[in-house]
Parts: sequence; structure tokens; C-alpha cells
Amino acid sequence: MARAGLTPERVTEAAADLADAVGFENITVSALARSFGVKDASLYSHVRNLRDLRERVALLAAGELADRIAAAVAGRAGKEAMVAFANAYRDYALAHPGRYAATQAVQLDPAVLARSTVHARTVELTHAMLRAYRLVEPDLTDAGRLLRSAFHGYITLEANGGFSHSRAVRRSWERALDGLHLLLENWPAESPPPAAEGQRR
Amino acid sequence: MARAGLTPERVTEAAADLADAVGFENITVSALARSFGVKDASLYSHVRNLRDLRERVALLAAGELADRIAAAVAGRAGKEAMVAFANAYRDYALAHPGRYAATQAVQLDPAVLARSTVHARTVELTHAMLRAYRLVEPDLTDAGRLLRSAFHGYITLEANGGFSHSRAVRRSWERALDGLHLLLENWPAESPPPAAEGQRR
DNA sequence: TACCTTTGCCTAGAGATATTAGGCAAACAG
DNA sequence: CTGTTTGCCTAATATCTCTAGGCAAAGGTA
Repeated sequence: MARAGLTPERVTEAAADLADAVGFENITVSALARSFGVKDASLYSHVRNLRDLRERVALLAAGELADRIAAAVAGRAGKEAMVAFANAYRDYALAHPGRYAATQAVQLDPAVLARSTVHARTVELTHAMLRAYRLVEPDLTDAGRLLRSAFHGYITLEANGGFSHSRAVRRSWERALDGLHLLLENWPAESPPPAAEGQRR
Repeated sequence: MARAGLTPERVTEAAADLADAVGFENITVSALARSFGVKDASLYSHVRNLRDLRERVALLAAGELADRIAAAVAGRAGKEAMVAFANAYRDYALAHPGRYAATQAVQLDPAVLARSTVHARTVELTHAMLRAYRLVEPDLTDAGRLLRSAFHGYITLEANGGFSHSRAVRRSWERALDGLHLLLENWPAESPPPAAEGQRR
């Protein structure tokens, strides 16, 4: 039986491409096998199971995204870097919806994460971007989380058709970045926890 | 054959409960049927197919969420209303992860949306909450989108284990709300689109 | 080059899920 | 009570996931 020359890397890349075409949730071992002209059972020579395949796609996507962001922010600081970071993030998600979805849908095993540098890279990129705002802990972490939330949330709502108003989505995005920049420059002083909530902690 | 007394509403509610227990993506007609002690084929007397079931869960969840938010913001204004809105949002998502996931995972048919009031209610709740900040269009829409993005993004990243730092997630949330309130009170004046981006439009 | 080992493909099969069609009897309506 | 509706079932089909074992291509070694 002639070999199709498959490797785990080739299989993963094909899965990622297919995810971008049909949606990450629609990736099946069967569909992927068909795209290579082999039987589905043959793919298990290269990936352990569907979960392994999904994890590989998620890691591939996270790495690509970090690369995109790193390239975009290189040589920039302050608002320019923040905007470049955010745009790289969103542009990647828009260009590769299936890959991007994988980064969120797959909860990676701690052991898998430990073997990858992508998580540490992402944290470092975020902190480097925020450096110009001179935030100190715990504000640095709080701000980082809010930024990531806003970016991810915007992209997700956009992708899910959540912005039905006639206002141009692109323009709202730009205005949101203006607002976030203003906020980062004026991060509010630490306030005590709300009283009622304080008792809840 | 004795009837189990199923109705589309009962089936939907059970699916939503199961979603909260095992995750929305793990909801299957088979599992649901087993939970009722009937054969899977029997459920098709009550829902058209799996997609119909998922849509029903999404609509149920969206309605519950809107109810929660409406109750939380009643009689409040300004920062208090914004915080109440945000907390109701997040509390619902935390208490009902499967239901919440349904609101995002299911893209509802425009015809389905037209028959439901939940979308209009959500928009109205958001605008009422923002009223105290006296934003005018297009700032009102921009700000609304940013808020929803931040809320949704935060909840999603949190649920997906995206906040690994030791900083208490609850405290970051509170600080994020402080920041968003400050931003809403000081929403930046309209700026021209970035030059390079302007050419892209 | 020849021979042995590894491994990537296949088939066969089992289990799970989604769904349709038709039958039967419970439930409903008059 | 009788006729009609419909909610359950079985049977069947299609698709997906995955395991086990066989065979031959590919790789490695002498």
C-alpha cells in the first residue's frame, strides 16, 4: 500500500485549514481522512485520537497568533503598540476563524502547556505591550486581563453576529481601542472591595 | 405504551440542566433521552432535530439572562447599575455555564430572533444602563459593544482557565468594572480614523 | 545488495450518535 | 363509546470514533 506521506504536522495543518473553512467544531477524523484520500483509521498512525488532534490545532494556532502579535508590536510602544497588538489579534481571528476558535475551545492539559513556550510568550507580549503604561501589580495583571477580555470578547461577539446595529464594526473597534488606551493611561487607583461583596469573599 | 408526559418545554429545560452539568457541547439527543427513560427516537416527537434543541436552549438561556439582568438593575443608575448589570451577567454565566455557552454557540436564525423579544430586551437593558453616562450615538453603540465584549470576554477566558495568575479573579473583575466606569464617564472624543486604516475603508 | 525490523496503510468490526419511517396503543375530542 | 391524533416503540440507515490485526512499503544494518 503506497504511503500518502502523512506526518502529525501535516495532519495538524490540514485540520487547521479545514477548521478555517468549515468551523472548528465540524472537524472530524473522517472528513480529514477524506481530504487526504486515505481511510479514517489510517490517521490514528499520526494522532492518538480526536482530542489529540484538536489540541495540536489549538497549539498551532496559539503559536501563529503569538508570532503575528510579536511581529506587529516589534519596534512600537505606547498606544501604537497596544493598537498594533489588538489589530494583530483581531486580524488573525478574522482571517483564521477556525484556528482562533481552537485556541478557546480546547482546554490544554497542564502537561501539554508545560512543554510549550506559547503561553509564556503570550504573557510576555502582553506585559511588554503594557510596559509603557507603567502599571504595577496588581494593576498590571488586572489591566492585562481586561484587555484580553475586551479583545477576545469583541472578536467572539463579532464572529457570532452579535453586532447587529448599523454602526460599522471596524469603527467601533477603533473607538474601543481609543477608550482602552485612555483607561490604561488613567487606571483608577485601588479601591476597597464593595462592602457587600467584601463579606462574600 | 405509557407516555412520559414530555413536552418541548420540558425537553428544553432538561437539556439546559444537562448542559450546565456536562457542557453544552456534550448535549446529545441520546443522553437526553436516557435522562427521561425513553428511547432517543421518541424525542423527535417534541423537537425537530438536534439543532432545534440547541436553539431552544439558547433562547431559554438568553431569556433567563435578560431576566436576571433586569432584576439586578431595577431601581439602580450610574455606576451602581453598571456594576449590577455586569455582576448579574457574570453570576449567571458562573452558575449556568452550559446555558451561557448556548447563548454564544448557537447562531439563531433571523426568523427565530424575530419571533422572540429577548434580543430587543437585551439591547434596551444595555442602553438603559448606559443612560446615566449621557453618551450619544455613535458613542452609545461603541460603548455598549465594548462593555458587552469585556463582560463576555472576561467570563469566557475565566471559564476556559485563561487566568492562571495568582491574582484573585474576582478582584480583577471588580477592578475591571472600576476601570470601565471611569472610561464611560470619560469616553474619548471622536477621533479621525487612523490614516493608514482610513485608506483601507 | 540482502535481510530484518518498523510502521503506515488497509479491512473488519464494535460502539455511539443522529435521524427517518411505520406500527401500536394511549390520550384526546366529540 | 367511537374515531382521530399523537407519543411512544422498533427497525433501519448513515455517519463518526476508535481498536485490532494483516500486509507490504520504507527504513536500518551488515
